[in-house]
Amino acid sequence: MDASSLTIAPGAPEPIYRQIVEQVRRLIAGGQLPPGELMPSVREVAGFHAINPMTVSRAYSLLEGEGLLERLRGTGMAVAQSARSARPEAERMSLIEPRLHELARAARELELPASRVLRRLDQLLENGE
Amino acid sequence: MDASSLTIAPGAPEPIYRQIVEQVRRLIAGGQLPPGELMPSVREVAGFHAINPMTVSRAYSLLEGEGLLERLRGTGMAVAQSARSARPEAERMSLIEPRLHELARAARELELPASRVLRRLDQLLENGE
DNA sequence: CCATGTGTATCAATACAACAATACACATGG
DNA sequence: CCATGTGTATTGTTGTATTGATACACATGG
Repeated sequence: MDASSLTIAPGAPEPIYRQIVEQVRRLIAGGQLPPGELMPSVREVAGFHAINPMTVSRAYSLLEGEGLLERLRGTGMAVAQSARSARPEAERMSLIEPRLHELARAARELELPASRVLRRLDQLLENGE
Repeated sequence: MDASSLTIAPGAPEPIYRQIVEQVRRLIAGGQLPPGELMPSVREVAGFHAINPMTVSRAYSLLEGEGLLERLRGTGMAVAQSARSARPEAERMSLIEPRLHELARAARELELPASRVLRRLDQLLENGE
């Protein structure tokens, strides 16, 4: 994987290390990051996105704690061979459940018609924009 | 409005005062809180949800700053007469745009089929559960 | 063998949220 | 009139989280 493939928004309210953790978590569960895949080094990511190496390290450590990454001493971090990657659809769905609930609640409070919300989301999912 | 109508999750990562602000913002934009509607007192909300009155006051003050609430001295806070309430659909949609983008991105990284995501969201929007 | 590249332990700086305890100015309403 | 109920300013404390700077241990590979 490349450092430029990571999407990071330094200005977002969501802390940087968590942005990384959740993104990598999803890419592994989705199968886009297969076991054995080497991750970009902490300094590489940090340099590219102008953030602190320790922030990246923290993200990697958390992912290691989850068993998703493994440390190759002297080499870097890689997607763990034992990582539960390319998970079944139902399990991947569960990862966006909280977001779905929040969205539904917000839409309800705004009295937005379901059709309208669904149409817009469909648009974003298909076209990506 | 009643203090019990406010949904507050003290354990959530989202700070309490912002939970209140955004919720009220949406309820006004959606028209469920019409101009003139009296808000529950800070002590009432604080007592019901076991939080600090100053935390509620902070939320109310921010909403006053946005022109959504107005202070009725000696009485409490009410939805401002000048509040832009019951906004047109397009404007209400814009309030959930960020959430929609995040959701779409997460779904994409998880390689989830659009149909599945849309079906689940539809379920939550219609049944509320 | 040792320069170079890994990750990270450690400590510090900062910011933020929430709570706590008052005290205050003000309007209502019996 | 004045007890009662508004919101709020103030000050301080606590807990937590995030980020950052530095130094370190370690393995690789020419």
